[in-house]
Amino acid sequence: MQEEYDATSVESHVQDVWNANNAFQVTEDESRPKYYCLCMFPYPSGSLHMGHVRNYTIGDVLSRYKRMQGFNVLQPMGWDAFGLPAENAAIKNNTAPAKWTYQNIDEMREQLQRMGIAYDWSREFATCTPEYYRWEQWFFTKLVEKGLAYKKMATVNWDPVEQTVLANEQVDAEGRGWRSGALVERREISQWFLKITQYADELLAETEKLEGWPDAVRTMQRNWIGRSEGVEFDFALANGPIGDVSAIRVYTTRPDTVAGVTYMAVAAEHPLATFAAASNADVKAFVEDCKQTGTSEAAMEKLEKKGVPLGIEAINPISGEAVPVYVANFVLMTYGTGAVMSVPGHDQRDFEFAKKFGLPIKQVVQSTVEPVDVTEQAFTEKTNTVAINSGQFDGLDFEACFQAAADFLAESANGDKKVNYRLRDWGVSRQRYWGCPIPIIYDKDGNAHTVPESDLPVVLPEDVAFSGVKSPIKDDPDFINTTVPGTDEPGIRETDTFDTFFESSWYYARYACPDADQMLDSRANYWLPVDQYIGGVEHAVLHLLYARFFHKLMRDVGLIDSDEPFTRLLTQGMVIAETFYRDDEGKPEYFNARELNLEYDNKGRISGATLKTDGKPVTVGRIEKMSKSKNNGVDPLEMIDRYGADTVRLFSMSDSPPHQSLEWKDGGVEGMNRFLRRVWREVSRLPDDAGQHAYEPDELNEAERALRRKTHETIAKVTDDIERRYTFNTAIASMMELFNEASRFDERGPSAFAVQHEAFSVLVRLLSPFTPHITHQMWAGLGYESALIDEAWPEVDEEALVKNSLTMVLQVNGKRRGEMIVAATASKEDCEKAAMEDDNVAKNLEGKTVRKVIVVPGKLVNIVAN
RNA sequence: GCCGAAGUGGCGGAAUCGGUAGACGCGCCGGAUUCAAAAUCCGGUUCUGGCAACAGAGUGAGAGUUCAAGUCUCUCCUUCGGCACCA
Repeated sequence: MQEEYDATSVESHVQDVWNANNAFQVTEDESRPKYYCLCMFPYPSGSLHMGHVRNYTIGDVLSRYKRMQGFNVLQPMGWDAFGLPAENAAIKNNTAPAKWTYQNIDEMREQLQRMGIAYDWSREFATCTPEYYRWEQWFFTKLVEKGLAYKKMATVNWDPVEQTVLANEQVDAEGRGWRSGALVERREISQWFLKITQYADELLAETEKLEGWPDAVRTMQRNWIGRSEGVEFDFALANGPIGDVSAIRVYTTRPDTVAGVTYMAVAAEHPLATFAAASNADVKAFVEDCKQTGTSEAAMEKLEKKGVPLGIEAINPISGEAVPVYVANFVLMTYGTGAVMSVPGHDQRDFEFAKKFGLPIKQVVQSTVEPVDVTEQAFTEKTNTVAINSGQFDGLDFEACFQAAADFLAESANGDKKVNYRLRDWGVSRQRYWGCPIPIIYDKDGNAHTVPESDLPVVLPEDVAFSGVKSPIKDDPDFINTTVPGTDEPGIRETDTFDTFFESSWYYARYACPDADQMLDSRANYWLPVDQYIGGVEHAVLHLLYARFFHKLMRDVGLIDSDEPFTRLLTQGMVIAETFYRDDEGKPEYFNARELNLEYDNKGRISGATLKTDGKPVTVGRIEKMSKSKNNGVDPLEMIDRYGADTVRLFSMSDSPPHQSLEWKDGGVEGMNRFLRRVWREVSRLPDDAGQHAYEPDELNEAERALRRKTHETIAKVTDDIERRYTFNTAIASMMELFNEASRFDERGPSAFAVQHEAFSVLVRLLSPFTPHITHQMWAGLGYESALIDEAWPEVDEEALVKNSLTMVLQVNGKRRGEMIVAATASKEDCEKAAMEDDNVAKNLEGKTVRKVIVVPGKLVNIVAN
């Protein structure tokens, strides 16, 4: 072993060894427990960023650790290759999205391979290839057959200038299109949906069983599904039917407050609004105005709540009163019934709307414990309440009133008790080119026919000119024109493509059998479910919920046996860094730290920065997520060139626990590099025959015993940190402690060498999942001939952990007054007695009477006195 | 707006089940080595007072529970993630 550590040569050598042995290719093996570790696959943007590095290092640490534990480990990698960025790049660079995507994949694969992750590359695939997407087309036709996929109208963002549908991301905060700057309109078009709501109850119930998931994610999923129990019923119109509308149907979770309804609100697209708009200019203008907003929930909720009376009245079925009907911008036609009842006394949003428009507020629920004034704010409690001003329901509590009102509405207003979900069916149609074609053909009457299995895949033409924003297949006659399946009649292909969440909802299963001549084969049941899934928190709801849904669909089609796709989940935080900018004409220009000279104050904080090219100052901004737009990214490849992959991997794991954000610090990277160099040097300096000695545990001296204890404490700590806690940062810290102790150890003699050799041998194995290249070399340097990746994870010798004495803290009235060393076998009484004899304790007890003594064994003694 | 997190020294963070606040690393200060510097090594480093022993304060703000609170409860502030067509 050379004395100086050269990362570049070590890493390329070790990677060659792994590749020559296909070290990470796996097959099904019933004799060993399997472990499937998966990181969320990347969108092939063309360059690896630090978020990827962090994500994939976490997966690799867990995979390599499990391999050393004797598991048959699968860790695959592939490409989430359909999506909007390829279209944007196509417009910008005048390249076909396919070409751009495949080039990016090749570049990113190369970058990724330099990190030395233990992937089984033989399973790699890209979702934009027909070999992959044909199976989701096939699956979709099955779902159509089973009635789980259907068409209905849905709202999209329409750019009136570009004449195209925009993604929410392409609409700015003011509701303007990203390219045209025109005010975006809501438009309804017919789209395909998957009936995820049919699985809502199962998804919700099984959320409770996902014990390996973070509670925060489970809570978010639960809230997203948002199960509620309520009543759907009619408000009759006061002056008889209007057109074919004779009643306004609403859903409420508070039927106990119906008597308090003082007005109604309907969506701009509701038939009553349309009717009123025909004769009322104010309504007409308002309805038009309502369409000029984006479709995102956040945009809707932030809107100033506005409404206009329709001049129509409805009859409150409980109070019999006539109440006015408004058209309001916060009610959406596509959600629920497109109309809501309003109870300003007991709902805060209704309250604010009523105050603004001078509508009456009626209290129908009274608190039994506190005074309530519904003219001040809505009273929304449901416990310790009674109904008032509600006729026959007066005096009932929430539960009783809910039931009685529900029964009454069932009798008198077509009422129906109904379980409702906040979750809506999954709209899977996208009016975009770079996605999987939806395998549907329409006949001349517009009826949808699924493409038969024998005609699949419907291949997306890749050699297209993509210059504008419109999908080129939308007017490509070769693509569109076909025949209706089973006939000679001309037919027209669906030109919408699937939401890219479609691909990412089942890729984890395809890795089990990437070459199967069907969607999945029996190998899927060997590998699934994924034992450990790792990815960004930003996917906590949508991607993870869709994948869970898809898993159940695949189960119900008979493709797999399990109920849930991911047994354990780790959601990792972002990688963040300092930003620097100049704000000249309102639009800030961002600079990368590489372009700047940074100034520090005497405490090491950045106090200023100047641009290298002109020497003039730039503003130091806040610390934000690494992104192109903020120009604060750090290029992993540059870092690997400078320090080696092991250092970059180690730093990405060392500075904060994985679920928190990681701040990129050049100094921290250097610290990790320094650590690896020190370990390398110490290992290279060990005597050649250090591993030849042995020791008898009972014959070690105090220093040897202490180092051996530290070694085994560290095994226990690192194992727990990786396996149970996922706190890789503290695992690394404890390995550094072991190193500090082992390298400072200066005993000599056969047993001392043996203990020190054991410490380094353990350290190298514990470190190997984090920094697999350098440890591979050091393992050989320690005199071992085996390959480190085939070694077992070290085991704790419980005997080595035994301590003869313990340090205990002494407190008087909860304040620390000293510490003492006691025998490990000391009883509570012994500890109490010894504590009283401590000088500083005695001083602090002067003139006081001891009231109580609390002894926490092995920790502290607290004496309460006054 | 709704849902979910986070807030601790100069900085990133540690404190795992209510029991020593600040592990480990960075930075900074001092020293060794060097013609000098880089690199490396050794020591110190929450703040205030003190030569020290030690004392006081201290985990976003404010209350509360407890012998004991960074940790539990309530109220509030700030920042971040998601909100269904970014992935």
